[in-house]
Amino acid sequence: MAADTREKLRERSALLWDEQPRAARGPKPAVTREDVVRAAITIADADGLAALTMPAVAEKVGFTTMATYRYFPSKEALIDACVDTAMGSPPPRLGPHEGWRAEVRHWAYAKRAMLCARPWLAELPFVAAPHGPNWLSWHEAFLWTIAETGLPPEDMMDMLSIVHGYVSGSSDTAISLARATARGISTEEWAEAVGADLCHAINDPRYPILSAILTSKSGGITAASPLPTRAGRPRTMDESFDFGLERVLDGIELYINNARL
Amino acid sequence: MAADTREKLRERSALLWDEQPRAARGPKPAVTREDVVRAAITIADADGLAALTMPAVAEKVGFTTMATYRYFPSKEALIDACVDTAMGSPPPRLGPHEGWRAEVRHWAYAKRAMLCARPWLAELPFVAAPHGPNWLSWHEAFLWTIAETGLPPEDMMDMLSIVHGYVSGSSDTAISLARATARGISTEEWAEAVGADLCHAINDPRYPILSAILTSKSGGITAASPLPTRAGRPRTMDESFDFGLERVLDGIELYINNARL
DNA sequence: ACTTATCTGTGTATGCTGTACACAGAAACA
DNA sequence: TGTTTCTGTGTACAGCATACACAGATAAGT
Repeated sequence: MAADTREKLRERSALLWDEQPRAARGPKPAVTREDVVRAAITIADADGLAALTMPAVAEKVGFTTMATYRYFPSKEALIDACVDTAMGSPPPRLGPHEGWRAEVRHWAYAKRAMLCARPWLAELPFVAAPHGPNWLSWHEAFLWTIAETGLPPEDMMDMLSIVHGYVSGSSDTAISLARATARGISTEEWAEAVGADLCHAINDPRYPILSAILTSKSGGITAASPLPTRAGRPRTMDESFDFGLERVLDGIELYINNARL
Repeated sequence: MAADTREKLRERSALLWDEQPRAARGPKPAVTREDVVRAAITIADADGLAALTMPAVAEKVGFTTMATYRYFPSKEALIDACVDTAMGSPPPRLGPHEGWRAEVRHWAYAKRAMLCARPWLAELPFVAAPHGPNWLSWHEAFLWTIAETGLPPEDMMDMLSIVHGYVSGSSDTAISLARATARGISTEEWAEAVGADLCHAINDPRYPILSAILTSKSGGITAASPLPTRAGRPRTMDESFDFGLERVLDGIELYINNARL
Protein backbone atom coordinates (compact mmCIF):
# COMPACT_ATOMS: atom_id res chain seq x y z
CA MET A 1 0.00 0.00 0.00
CA ALA A 2 1.36 3.35 -0.95
CA ALA A 3 2.29 5.43 2.06
CA ASP A 4 0.11 8.03 0.44
CA THR A 5 -2.96 5.83 0.73
CA ARG A 6 -2.22 4.92 4.30
CA GLU A 7 -1.75 8.53 5.27
CA LYS A 8 -5.05 9.46 3.66
CA LEU A 9 -6.88 6.73 5.54
CA ARG A 10 -5.33 7.89 8.77
CA GLU A 11 -6.43 11.42 8.06
CA ARG A 12 -9.99 10.32 7.38
CA SER A 13 -10.05 8.28 10.55
CA ALA A 14 -8.62 11.14 12.57
CA LEU A 15 -11.36 13.42 11.32
CA LEU A 16 -13.94 11.03 12.75
CA TRP A 17 -12.30 10.53 16.09
CA ASP A 18 -10.07 13.40 17.04
CA GLU A 19 -11.38 16.73 18.20
CA GLN A 20 -9.33 19.22 16.28
CA PRO A 21 -8.41 22.24 18.37
CA ARG A 22 -9.94 25.50 17.25
CA ALA A 23 -7.52 27.56 15.22
CA ALA A 24 -5.90 30.32 17.22
CA ARG A 25 -5.27 32.78 14.46
CA GLY A 26 -7.44 33.81 11.55
CA PRO A 27 -11.14 34.41 11.21
CA LYS A 28 -13.66 32.02 12.72
CA PRO A 29 -15.35 29.60 10.36
CA ALA A 30 -18.82 30.71 9.34
CA VAL A 31 -20.32 27.30 10.06
CA THR A 32 -19.30 24.09 11.81
CA ARG A 33 -18.36 20.74 10.36
CA GLU A 34 -21.64 19.48 11.78
CA ASP A 35 -23.52 22.03 9.69
CA VAL A 36 -21.81 20.81 6.55
CA VAL A 37 -22.59 17.20 7.40
CA ARG A 38 -26.19 18.08 8.11
CA ALA A 39 -26.51 19.77 4.72
CA ALA A 40 -24.96 16.79 2.97
CA ILE A 41 -27.27 14.34 4.71
CA THR A 42 -30.28 16.46 3.80
CA ILE A 43 -29.27 16.26 0.16
CA ALA A 44 -28.67 12.53 0.23
CA ASP A 45 -31.98 11.94 2.00
CA ALA A 46 -33.85 14.00 -0.55
CA ASP A 47 -32.22 13.06 -3.82
CA GLY A 48 -29.95 10.09 -3.22
CA LEU A 49 -26.24 9.62 -3.11
CA ALA A 50 -25.72 10.72 -6.71
CA ALA A 51 -27.00 14.18 -5.85
CA LEU A 52 -24.49 14.50 -3.04
CA THR A 53 -21.88 16.60 -4.78
CA MET A 54 -19.50 19.17 -3.41
CA PRO A 55 -21.19 22.04 -5.29
CA ALA A 56 -24.59 20.93 -4.00
CA VAL A 57 -23.36 20.80 -0.43
CA ALA A 58 -21.73 24.18 -0.75
CA GLU A 59 -24.87 25.73 -2.14
CA LYS A 60 -26.94 24.24 0.67
CA VAL A 61 -24.59 25.59 3.29
CA GLY A 62 -24.42 28.90 1.54
CA PHE A 63 -20.90 29.32 0.30
CA THR A 64 -18.67 28.47 -2.60
CA THR A 65 -17.78 24.97 -3.67
CA MET A 66 -14.18 25.27 -2.63
CA ALA A 67 -15.05 26.48 0.84
CA THR A 68 -16.27 22.96 1.59
CA TYR A 69 -12.68 21.86 1.45
CA ARG A 70 -11.90 24.07 4.42
CA TYR A 71 -14.05 21.69 6.47
CA PHE A 72 -13.29 18.35 4.87
CA PRO A 73 -10.16 17.59 2.91
CA SER A 74 -12.02 15.45 0.40
CA LYS A 75 -15.45 14.24 -0.55
CA GLU A 76 -14.55 10.85 0.87
CA ALA A 77 -13.87 12.36 4.27
CA LEU A 78 -17.16 14.22 4.16
CA ILE A 79 -19.02 11.05 3.34
CA ASP A 80 -17.31 9.23 6.18
CA ALA A 81 -18.73 11.80 8.54
CA CYS A 82 -22.15 11.64 6.88
CA VAL A 83 -22.28 7.89 7.27
CA ASP A 84 -21.46 7.91 10.92
CA THR A 85 -23.84 10.74 11.70
CA ALA A 86 -26.67 9.36 9.58
CA MET A 87 -26.34 5.97 11.24
CA GLY A 88 -27.26 7.60 14.51
CA SER A 89 -27.25 5.94 17.87
CA PRO A 90 -28.44 2.38 18.40
CA PRO A 91 -31.82 2.03 20.08
CA PRO A 92 -31.96 1.92 23.86
CA ARG A 93 -32.35 -1.63 25.07
CA LEU A 94 -35.76 -2.82 26.07
CA GLY A 95 -35.11 -3.52 29.69
CA PRO A 96 -33.24 -5.67 32.14
CA HIS A 97 -35.65 -8.60 32.08
CA GLU A 98 -36.44 -9.01 28.41
CA GLY A 99 -33.81 -11.62 27.67
CA TRP A 100 -31.21 -11.71 24.94
CA ARG A 101 -33.53 -12.91 22.21
CA ALA A 102 -35.96 -10.03 22.51
CA GLU A 103 -33.08 -7.60 22.75
CA VAL A 104 -31.36 -8.93 19.65
CA ARG A 105 -34.64 -8.84 17.77
CA HIS A 106 -35.11 -5.27 18.88
CA TRP A 107 -31.61 -4.39 17.69
CA ALA A 108 -32.15 -6.07 14.34
CA TYR A 109 -35.43 -4.26 13.71
CA ALA A 110 -33.81 -0.96 14.57
CA LYS A 111 -30.92 -1.62 12.25
CA ARG A 112 -33.20 -2.52 9.41
CA ALA A 113 -35.33 0.54 10.04
CA MET A 114 -32.23 2.70 10.04
CA LEU A 115 -31.07 1.31 6.71
CA CYS A 116 -34.50 1.76 5.15
CA ALA A 117 -34.78 5.30 6.47
CA ARG A 118 -31.51 6.23 4.81
CA PRO A 119 -31.24 3.90 1.83
CA TRP A 120 -28.22 5.71 0.48
CA LEU A 121 -26.17 4.28 3.34
CA ALA A 122 -26.38 0.87 1.74
CA GLU A 123 -24.99 2.25 -1.50
CA LEU A 124 -21.65 2.94 0.08
CA PRO A 125 -19.21 0.09 -0.25
CA PHE A 126 -17.24 -0.98 2.76
CA VAL A 127 -13.72 -0.33 1.44
CA ALA A 128 -11.77 -0.41 4.66
CA ALA A 129 -13.54 2.86 5.29
CA PRO A 130 -12.99 4.46 8.64
CA HIS A 131 -15.56 3.51 11.21
CA GLY A 132 -16.69 6.19 13.57
CA PRO A 133 -18.20 6.42 17.04
CA ASN A 134 -21.74 5.54 16.05
CA TRP A 135 -20.63 2.51 14.11
CA LEU A 136 -18.88 1.23 17.20
CA SER A 137 -21.92 2.10 19.30
CA TRP A 138 -24.13 -0.17 17.24
CA HIS A 139 -21.64 -2.97 17.74
CA GLU A 140 -21.40 -2.25 21.42
CA ALA A 141 -25.19 -2.29 21.74
CA PHE A 142 -25.38 -5.70 20.15
CA LEU A 143 -22.63 -7.09 22.32
CA TRP A 144 -24.51 -5.83 25.33
CA THR A 145 -27.61 -7.76 24.34
CA ILE A 146 -25.68 -10.95 23.84
CA ALA A 147 -23.37 -10.59 26.83
CA GLU A 148 -25.84 -12.14 29.24
CA THR A 149 -25.61 -15.46 27.46
CA GLY A 150 -22.13 -15.94 28.83
CA LEU A 151 -20.68 -16.87 25.47
CA PRO A 152 -16.94 -16.46 25.06
CA PRO A 153 -15.76 -13.27 23.32
CA GLU A 154 -15.10 -14.80 19.91
CA ASP A 155 -18.58 -16.33 19.87
CA MET A 156 -20.13 -13.01 20.77
CA MET A 157 -18.35 -11.35 17.92
CA ASP A 158 -19.43 -14.07 15.54
CA MET A 159 -23.04 -13.75 16.67
CA LEU A 160 -22.78 -10.07 15.88
CA SER A 161 -21.48 -10.96 12.47
CA ILE A 162 -24.38 -13.34 11.89
CA VAL A 163 -27.14 -10.94 12.83
CA HIS A 164 -25.49 -7.94 11.22
CA GLY A 165 -24.95 -10.00 8.09
CA TYR A 166 -28.50 -11.25 7.94
CA VAL A 167 -30.00 -7.83 8.55
CA SER A 168 -27.95 -5.89 6.06
CA GLY A 169 -27.91 -8.65 3.47
CA SER A 170 -31.57 -9.54 3.54
CA SER A 171 -32.76 -5.95 3.62
CA ASP A 172 -31.56 -5.11 0.14
CA THR A 173 -35.02 -5.48 -1.36
CA ALA A 174 -36.61 -3.32 1.30
CA ILE A 175 -33.83 -0.79 0.91
CA SER A 176 -34.36 -0.74 -2.83
CA LEU A 177 -38.03 -0.01 -2.27
CA ALA A 178 -37.18 2.71 0.22
CA ARG A 179 -34.83 4.28 -2.28
CA ALA A 180 -37.48 4.19 -4.96
CA THR A 181 -40.03 5.67 -2.60
CA ALA A 182 -37.66 8.47 -1.67
CA ARG A 183 -37.46 9.35 -5.33
CA GLY A 184 -41.17 9.50 -5.78
CA ILE A 185 -41.65 6.11 -7.36
CA SER A 186 -44.80 4.37 -6.23
CA THR A 187 -44.67 0.94 -4.66
CA GLU A 188 -46.63 -0.50 -7.56
CA GLU A 189 -44.26 0.86 -10.15
CA TRP A 190 -41.27 -0.40 -8.20
CA ALA A 191 -42.77 -3.86 -7.83
CA GLU A 192 -43.50 -3.93 -11.52
CA ALA A 193 -39.91 -3.06 -12.39
CA VAL A 194 -38.42 -5.62 -10.01
CA GLY A 195 -40.95 -8.28 -10.85
CA ALA A 196 -40.53 -7.87 -14.59
CA ASP A 197 -37.21 -9.67 -14.62
CA LEU A 198 -38.47 -12.46 -12.40
CA CYS A 199 -41.17 -13.07 -14.95
CA HIS A 200 -38.56 -13.99 -17.52
CA ALA A 201 -38.21 -17.24 -15.62
CA ILE A 202 -41.74 -18.30 -16.38
CA ASN A 203 -41.81 -21.05 -18.98
CA ASP A 204 -38.06 -20.85 -19.39
CA PRO A 205 -36.68 -24.42 -19.16
CA ARG A 206 -33.60 -23.12 -17.39
CA TYR A 207 -35.67 -22.17 -14.36
CA PRO A 208 -38.10 -25.01 -13.71
CA ILE A 209 -38.55 -24.52 -10.00
CA LEU A 210 -38.69 -20.76 -10.08
CA SER A 211 -41.14 -21.00 -12.92
CA ALA A 212 -43.29 -23.46 -11.00
CA ILE A 213 -43.28 -21.26 -7.93
CA LEU A 214 -44.17 -18.14 -9.87
CA THR A 215 -47.02 -19.80 -11.72
CA SER A 216 -48.35 -21.81 -8.80
CA LYS A 217 -51.46 -20.48 -7.20
CA SER A 218 -49.45 -19.65 -4.11
CA GLY A 219 -47.00 -17.66 -6.16
CA GLY A 220 -47.41 -14.27 -7.67
CA ILE A 221 -46.04 -10.80 -7.42
CA THR A 222 -47.79 -8.53 -5.01
CA ALA A 223 -47.28 -4.87 -4.42
CA ALA A 224 -46.14 -5.44 -0.89
CA SER A 225 -43.67 -8.10 -1.86
CA PRO A 226 -42.16 -9.15 -5.16
CA LEU A 227 -41.71 -12.61 -3.72
CA PRO A 228 -44.42 -15.21 -3.97
CA THR A 229 -46.94 -15.33 -1.20
CA ARG A 230 -49.69 -17.75 -0.42
CA ALA A 231 -53.13 -16.36 -1.02
CA GLY A 232 -54.37 -17.54 2.35
CA ARG A 233 -51.35 -16.33 4.27
CA PRO A 234 -49.52 -13.72 2.30
CA ARG A 235 -46.16 -12.86 3.72
CA THR A 236 -45.23 -9.26 3.21
CA MET A 237 -41.67 -8.11 2.79
CA ASP A 238 -41.46 -7.18 6.44
CA GLU A 239 -42.99 -10.47 7.51
CA SER A 240 -40.42 -12.32 5.45
CA PHE A 241 -37.71 -10.43 7.26
CA ASP A 242 -39.23 -11.32 10.62
CA PHE A 243 -39.61 -14.94 9.60
CA GLY A 244 -35.97 -15.16 8.57
CA LEU A 245 -34.79 -13.41 11.68
CA GLU A 246 -36.58 -15.95 13.87
CA ARG A 247 -34.85 -18.80 12.01
CA VAL A 248 -31.50 -17.11 12.58
CA LEU A 249 -32.31 -16.56 16.24
CA ASP A 250 -33.36 -20.19 16.53
CA GLY A 251 -29.97 -21.23 15.27
CA ILE A 252 -28.22 -18.95 17.71
CA GLU A 253 -30.39 -20.11 20.58
CA LEU A 254 -29.63 -23.72 19.81
CA TYR A 255 -25.93 -23.00 20.02
CA ILE A 256 -26.28 -21.09 23.26
CA ASN A 257 -28.24 -23.88 24.85
CA ASN A 258 -25.72 -26.46 23.74
CA ALA A 259 -22.84 -24.30 24.95
CA ARG A 260 -24.44 -24.08 28.39
CA LEU A 261 -24.43 -27.82 28.86
CA MET B 1 -42.01 7.40 -11.86
CA ALA B 2 -41.26 9.34 -14.97
CA ALA B 3 -42.18 7.41 -18.09
CA ASP B 4 -38.65 8.22 -19.13
CA THR B 5 -37.20 6.27 -16.22
CA ARG B 6 -39.47 3.32 -16.80
CA GLU B 7 -38.56 3.17 -20.46
CA LYS B 8 -34.88 3.25 -19.60
CA LEU B 9 -35.29 0.38 -17.16
CA ARG B 10 -37.15 -1.61 -19.75
CA GLU B 11 -34.40 -0.99 -22.27
CA ARG B 12 -31.74 -2.14 -19.81
CA SER B 13 -33.71 -5.25 -19.03
CA ALA B 14 -34.29 -6.00 -22.68
CA LEU B 15 -30.58 -5.80 -23.32
CA LEU B 16 -30.03 -8.57 -20.78
CA TRP B 17 -32.76 -10.84 -21.97
CA ASP B 18 -33.63 -10.29 -25.59
CA GLU B 19 -31.42 -11.45 -28.41
CA GLN B 20 -31.28 -8.49 -30.73
CA PRO B 21 -31.41 -9.52 -34.39
CA ARG B 22 -28.29 -8.78 -36.37
CA ALA B 23 -28.59 -5.65 -38.44
CA ALA B 24 -29.30 -6.31 -42.10
CA ARG B 25 -27.80 -3.22 -43.62
CA GLY B 26 -24.56 -1.47 -42.86
CA PRO B 27 -21.13 -2.68 -41.84
CA LYS B 28 -20.68 -5.46 -39.35
CA PRO B 29 -19.61 -4.46 -35.86
CA ALA B 30 -15.91 -4.95 -35.31
CA VAL B 31 -16.46 -6.73 -32.01
CA THR B 32 -19.34 -8.26 -30.09
CA ARG B 33 -21.13 -7.06 -27.02
CA GLU B 34 -19.50 -9.93 -25.19
CA ASP B 35 -16.08 -8.57 -26.12
CA VAL B 36 -16.98 -5.21 -24.65
CA VAL B 37 -18.26 -6.84 -21.48
CA ARG B 38 -15.11 -8.93 -21.20
CA ALA B 39 -12.94 -5.85 -21.50
CA ALA B 40 -14.97 -4.03 -18.88
CA ILE B 41 -14.77 -6.96 -16.46
CA THR B 42 -11.03 -7.18 -16.97
CA ILE B 43 -10.69 -3.54 -15.99
CA ALA B 44 -12.92 -3.90 -12.94
CA ASP B 45 -11.06 -7.01 -11.84
CA ALA B 46 -7.72 -5.30 -12.18
CA ASP B 47 -8.36 -1.82 -10.87
CA GLY B 48 -11.76 -1.76 -9.27
CA LEU B 49 -15.06 -0.27 -10.17
CA ALA B 50 -13.78 3.30 -10.16
CA ALA B 51 -11.46 2.47 -13.04
CA LEU B 52 -14.33 1.16 -15.10
CA THR B 53 -14.95 4.19 -17.31
CA MET B 54 -16.19 4.39 -20.84
CA PRO B 55 -12.86 5.71 -22.16
CA ALA B 56 -11.03 2.90 -20.40
CA VAL B 57 -13.31 0.27 -21.87
CA ALA B 58 -13.01 1.77 -25.33
CA GLU B 59 -9.25 1.81 -25.13
CA LYS B 60 -9.18 -1.81 -23.97
CA VAL B 61 -11.39 -2.88 -26.84
CA GLY B 62 -9.44 -0.77 -29.28
CA PHE B 63 -11.74 1.94 -30.49
CA THR B 64 -12.97 5.40 -29.59
CA THR B 65 -14.91 6.22 -26.48
CA MET B 66 -18.12 6.91 -28.35
CA ALA B 67 -18.03 3.62 -30.21
CA THR B 68 -18.87 1.93 -26.92
CA TYR B 69 -22.28 3.50 -27.17
CA ARG B 70 -22.95 1.53 -30.34
CA TYR B 71 -22.94 -1.59 -28.14
CA PHE B 72 -24.52 -0.30 -24.94
CA PRO B 73 -26.78 2.73 -24.75
CA SER B 74 -25.36 3.82 -21.41
CA LYS B 75 -22.75 2.94 -18.84
CA GLU B 76 -25.51 1.63 -16.62
CA ALA B 77 -26.56 -0.87 -19.26
CA LEU B 78 -22.97 -1.97 -19.73
CA ILE B 79 -22.58 -2.52 -16.01
CA ASP B 80 -25.80 -4.53 -15.93
CA ALA B 81 -24.27 -6.89 -18.43
CA CYS B 82 -20.96 -6.98 -16.58
CA VAL B 83 -22.68 -7.91 -13.35
CA ASP B 84 -24.61 -10.78 -14.83
CA THR B 85 -21.64 -12.11 -16.74
CA ALA B 86 -19.21 -11.71 -13.85
CA MET B 87 -21.57 -13.52 -11.52
CA GLY B 88 -21.23 -16.57 -13.67
CA SER B 89 -23.16 -19.78 -13.28
CA PRO B 90 -23.97 -21.29 -9.91
CA PRO B 91 -21.94 -24.35 -8.95
CA PRO B 92 -23.19 -27.76 -10.01
CA ARG B 93 -24.88 -29.51 -7.14
CA LEU B 94 -22.96 -32.08 -5.19
CA GLY B 95 -25.09 -35.09 -5.96
CA PRO B 96 -28.44 -36.67 -5.49
CA HIS B 97 -27.77 -38.11 -2.04
CA GLU B 98 -26.02 -35.31 -0.26
CA GLY B 99 -29.10 -33.82 1.36
CA TRP B 100 -30.32 -30.27 1.40
CA ARG B 101 -28.00 -29.07 4.14
CA ALA B 102 -24.82 -30.05 2.35
CA GLU B 103 -26.17 -28.61 -0.87
CA VAL B 104 -27.10 -25.28 0.69
CA ARG B 105 -23.72 -25.09 2.37
CA HIS B 106 -22.11 -25.79 -0.98
CA TRP B 107 -24.17 -23.05 -2.60
CA ALA B 108 -23.33 -20.56 0.13
CA TYR B 109 -19.60 -21.23 -0.11
CA ALA B 110 -19.74 -20.79 -3.86
CA LYS B 111 -21.61 -17.54 -3.56
CA ARG B 112 -19.15 -16.19 -1.05
CA ALA B 113 -16.23 -17.26 -3.22
CA MET B 114 -17.82 -15.58 -6.20
CA LEU B 115 -18.23 -12.30 -4.31
CA CYS B 116 -14.68 -12.42 -3.02
CA ALA B 117 -13.31 -13.20 -6.46
CA ARG B 118 -15.00 -10.11 -7.88
CA PRO B 119 -15.24 -7.71 -4.96
CA TRP B 120 -16.44 -4.90 -7.17
CA LEU B 121 -19.78 -6.71 -7.57
CA ALA B 122 -20.59 -5.88 -3.97
CA GLU B 123 -19.99 -2.21 -4.63
CA LEU B 124 -22.97 -1.98 -6.92
CA PRO B 125 -26.14 -1.01 -5.14
CA PHE B 126 -29.29 -2.91 -5.82
CA VAL B 127 -31.40 -0.08 -7.23
CA ALA B 128 -34.14 -2.03 -8.87
CA ALA B 129 -31.42 -2.96 -11.32
CA PRO B 130 -32.33 -5.42 -14.01
CA HIS B 131 -31.54 -8.99 -13.11
CA GLY B 132 -30.23 -11.21 -15.81
CA PRO B 133 -30.10 -14.92 -16.60
CA ASN B 134 -27.23 -15.74 -14.27
CA TRP B 135 -28.83 -13.97 -11.37
CA LEU B 136 -31.93 -16.08 -11.85
CA SER B 137 -29.77 -19.18 -12.22
CA TRP B 138 -28.25 -18.68 -8.79
CA HIS B 139 -31.73 -18.39 -7.36
CA GLU B 140 -32.89 -21.43 -9.25
CA ALA B 141 -29.92 -23.42 -7.99
CA PHE B 142 -30.74 -22.58 -4.42
CA LEU B 143 -34.38 -23.46 -4.83
CA TRP B 144 -33.30 -26.77 -6.25
CA THR B 145 -31.30 -27.57 -3.13
CA ILE B 146 -34.16 -26.69 -0.84
CA ALA B 147 -36.93 -28.25 -2.91
CA GLU B 148 -36.45 -31.71 -1.47
CA THR B 149 -37.49 -30.48 1.95
CA GLY B 150 -41.04 -30.20 0.73
CA LEU B 151 -41.48 -26.72 2.11
CA PRO B 152 -44.23 -24.61 0.57
CA PRO B 153 -43.16 -22.10 -2.09
CA GLU B 154 -43.21 -19.02 0.10
CA ASP B 155 -41.04 -20.75 2.68
CA MET B 156 -38.56 -21.79 0.00
CA MET B 157 -38.28 -18.22 -1.19
CA ASP B 158 -37.79 -16.99 2.35
CA MET B 159 -35.09 -19.57 2.97
CA LEU B 160 -33.36 -18.25 -0.11
CA SER B 161 -33.64 -14.77 1.30
CA ILE B 162 -32.14 -15.91 4.60
CA VAL B 163 -29.12 -17.64 3.14
CA HIS B 164 -28.56 -15.06 0.44
CA GLY B 165 -28.82 -12.35 3.07
CA TYR B 166 -26.43 -14.00 5.46
CA VAL B 167 -23.87 -14.73 2.78
CA SER B 168 -23.80 -11.34 1.16
CA GLY B 169 -24.20 -9.43 4.38
CA SER B 170 -21.61 -11.27 6.42
CA SER B 171 -19.04 -11.36 3.66
CA ASP B 172 -18.43 -7.64 3.62
CA THR B 173 -15.25 -7.94 5.63
CA ALA B 174 -13.89 -10.68 3.42
CA ILE B 175 -14.90 -8.72 0.36
CA SER B 176 -13.14 -5.66 1.68
CA LEU B 177 -9.99 -7.71 2.13
CA ALA B 178 -10.32 -9.14 -1.35
CA ARG B 179 -10.69 -5.66 -2.76
CA ALA B 180 -7.61 -4.50 -0.91
CA THR B 181 -5.67 -7.53 -2.08
CA ALA B 182 -6.67 -6.89 -5.68
CA ARG B 183 -5.18 -3.44 -5.36
CA GLY B 184 -1.90 -4.71 -4.05
CA ILE B 185 -2.46 -4.00 -0.37
CA SER B 186 -1.04 -6.67 1.89
CA THR B 187 -3.25 -8.47 4.36
CA GLU B 188 -1.28 -7.00 7.24
CA GLU B 189 -1.71 -3.47 6.01
CA TRP B 190 -5.41 -4.00 5.48
CA ALA B 191 -5.88 -5.48 8.93
CA GLU B 192 -4.01 -2.58 10.43
CA ALA B 193 -6.27 -0.07 8.69
CA VAL B 194 -9.48 -1.84 9.67
CA GLY B 195 -8.28 -2.62 13.17
CA ALA B 196 -7.15 0.93 13.83
CA ASP B 197 -10.69 2.19 14.26
CA LEU B 198 -11.67 -0.72 16.47
CA CYS B 199 -8.83 0.22 18.75
CA HIS B 200 -10.50 3.54 19.45
CA ALA B 201 -12.93 1.55 21.59
CA ILE B 202 -10.24 0.49 24.00
CA ASN B 203 -10.51 2.35 27.28
CA ASP B 204 -13.35 4.45 25.93
CA PRO B 205 -16.16 4.36 28.53
CA ARG B 206 -18.75 4.36 25.74
CA TYR B 207 -17.67 0.89 24.67
CA PRO B 208 -17.17 -1.18 27.81
CA ILE B 209 -17.88 -4.58 26.35
CA LEU B 210 -16.04 -4.04 23.10
CA SER B 211 -13.14 -2.69 25.09
CA ALA B 212 -13.16 -5.68 27.38
CA ILE B 213 -13.23 -8.07 24.46
CA LEU B 214 -10.42 -6.34 22.64
CA THR B 215 -8.19 -6.20 25.68
CA SER B 216 -9.02 -9.66 27.01
CA LYS B 217 -6.39 -12.29 26.49
CA SER B 218 -8.71 -14.00 24.05
CA GLY B 219 -9.11 -10.83 22.05
CA GLY B 220 -6.74 -9.22 19.68
CA ILE B 221 -6.40 -8.31 16.07
CA THR B 222 -4.79 -10.91 13.89
CA ALA B 223 -3.81 -10.71 10.29
CA ALA B 224 -6.26 -13.37 9.29
CA SER B 225 -9.14 -11.79 11.10
CA PRO B 226 -9.68 -8.37 12.58
CA LEU B 227 -12.11 -9.91 15.01
CA PRO B 228 -10.98 -11.28 18.32
CA THR B 229 -9.90 -14.86 18.46
CA ARG B 230 -9.04 -17.14 21.31
CA ALA B 231 -5.39 -18.00 21.50
CA GLY B 232 -6.08 -21.70 21.85
CA ARG B 233 -8.69 -21.81 19.13
CA PRO B 234 -8.27 -18.91 16.77
CA ARG B 235 -11.16 -18.48 14.37
CA THR B 236 -10.12 -17.10 11.04
CA MET B 237 -12.41 -14.98 8.93
CA ASP B 238 -13.43 -17.97 6.87
CA GLU B 239 -14.02 -20.06 9.97
CA SER B 240 -16.24 -17.35 11.36
CA PHE B 241 -18.25 -17.45 8.18
CA ASP B 242 -18.58 -21.22 8.42
CA PHE B 243 -19.53 -21.00 12.06
CA GLY B 244 -22.26 -18.47 11.33
CA LEU B 245 -23.53 -20.44 8.37
CA GLU B 246 -23.99 -23.53 10.53
CA ARG B 247 -26.02 -21.50 13.03
CA VAL B 248 -28.22 -20.27 10.19
CA LEU B 249 -28.59 -23.78 8.83
CA ASP B 250 -29.46 -25.01 12.31
CA GLY B 251 -32.28 -22.50 12.44
CA ILE B 252 -33.54 -23.56 9.04
CA GLU B 253 -33.28 -27.22 9.91
CA LEU B 254 -35.27 -26.71 13.07
CA TYR B 255 -38.05 -25.11 11.07
CA ILE B 256 -38.03 -27.86 8.50
CA ASN B 257 -38.24 -30.55 11.14
CA ASN B 258 -41.10 -28.78 12.86
CA ALA B 259 -42.91 -28.26 9.57
CA ARG B 260 -42.68 -31.97 8.86
CA LEU B 261 -44.53 -32.92 12.00
C1' DA C 1 -1.23 50.48 18.04
C1' DC C 2 1.25 48.20 14.71
C1' DT C 3 3.18 44.36 12.65
C1' DT C 4 2.95 39.79 11.24
C1' DA C 5 1.48 35.22 10.88
C1' DT C 6 -2.37 32.54 9.89
C1' DC C 7 -6.76 31.17 8.73
C1' DT C 8 -11.28 31.72 5.81
C1' DG C 9 -13.88 32.05 1.76
C1' DT C 10 -13.48 33.20 -3.31
C1' DG C 11 -12.14 32.96 -8.15
C1' DT C 12 -9.96 30.65 -11.57
C1' DA C 13 -8.29 26.68 -13.81
C1' DT C 14 -7.44 21.67 -14.98
C1' DG C 15 -8.33 17.13 -16.15
C1' DC C 16 -11.67 13.70 -16.16
C1' DT C 17 -16.27 11.94 -16.76
C1' DG C 18 -20.78 10.51 -19.31
C1' DT C 19 -22.97 11.44 -23.31
C1' DA C 20 -25.38 14.26 -27.28
C1' DC C 21 -24.77 15.19 -32.08
C1' DA C 22 -23.25 15.33 -36.78
C1' DC C 23 -20.47 13.20 -40.10
C1' DA C 24 -17.70 9.95 -43.26
C1' DG C 25 -17.22 5.55 -44.89
C1' DA C 26 -18.78 0.77 -45.52
C1' DA C 27 -22.03 -2.74 -46.44
C1' DA C 28 -26.19 -4.72 -48.20
C1' DC C 29 -30.58 -4.03 -50.56
C1' DA C 30 -33.34 -1.81 -54.53
C1' DT D 1 -26.13 2.07 -59.52
C1' DG D 2 -28.23 4.47 -56.28
C1' DT D 3 -30.26 4.28 -51.68
C1' DT D 4 -30.56 3.03 -47.22
C1' DT D 5 -28.73 1.95 -42.89
C1' DC D 6 -25.44 0.93 -39.81
C1' DT D 7 -20.50 1.63 -37.75
C1' DG D 8 -16.82 4.13 -35.83
C1' DT D 9 -14.91 8.95 -35.36
C1' DG D 10 -14.49 13.80 -34.10
C1' DT D 11 -16.17 17.47 -31.79
C1' DA D 12 -18.58 19.51 -28.09
C1' DC D 13 -20.65 20.34 -23.59
C1' DA D 14 -22.02 20.23 -18.93
C1' DG D 15 -20.79 18.58 -14.54
C1' DC D 16 -17.60 16.67 -11.35
C1' DA D 17 -13.47 16.66 -7.74
C1' DT D 18 -9.94 19.30 -6.71
C1' DA D 19 -5.32 22.17 -7.08
C1' DC D 20 -3.73 26.83 -6.52
C1' DA D 21 -3.28 31.61 -5.63
C1' DC D 22 -5.37 35.54 -3.66
C1' DA D 23 -7.93 39.10 -0.70
C1' DG D 24 -9.76 40.08 3.48
C1' DA D 25 -10.29 39.06 8.33
C1' DT D 26 -8.46 37.99 12.72
C1' DA D 27 -5.68 37.60 16.73
C1' DA D 28 -0.94 36.99 18.83
C1' DG D 29 3.40 39.27 19.65
C1' DT D 30 5.78 43.47 19.77
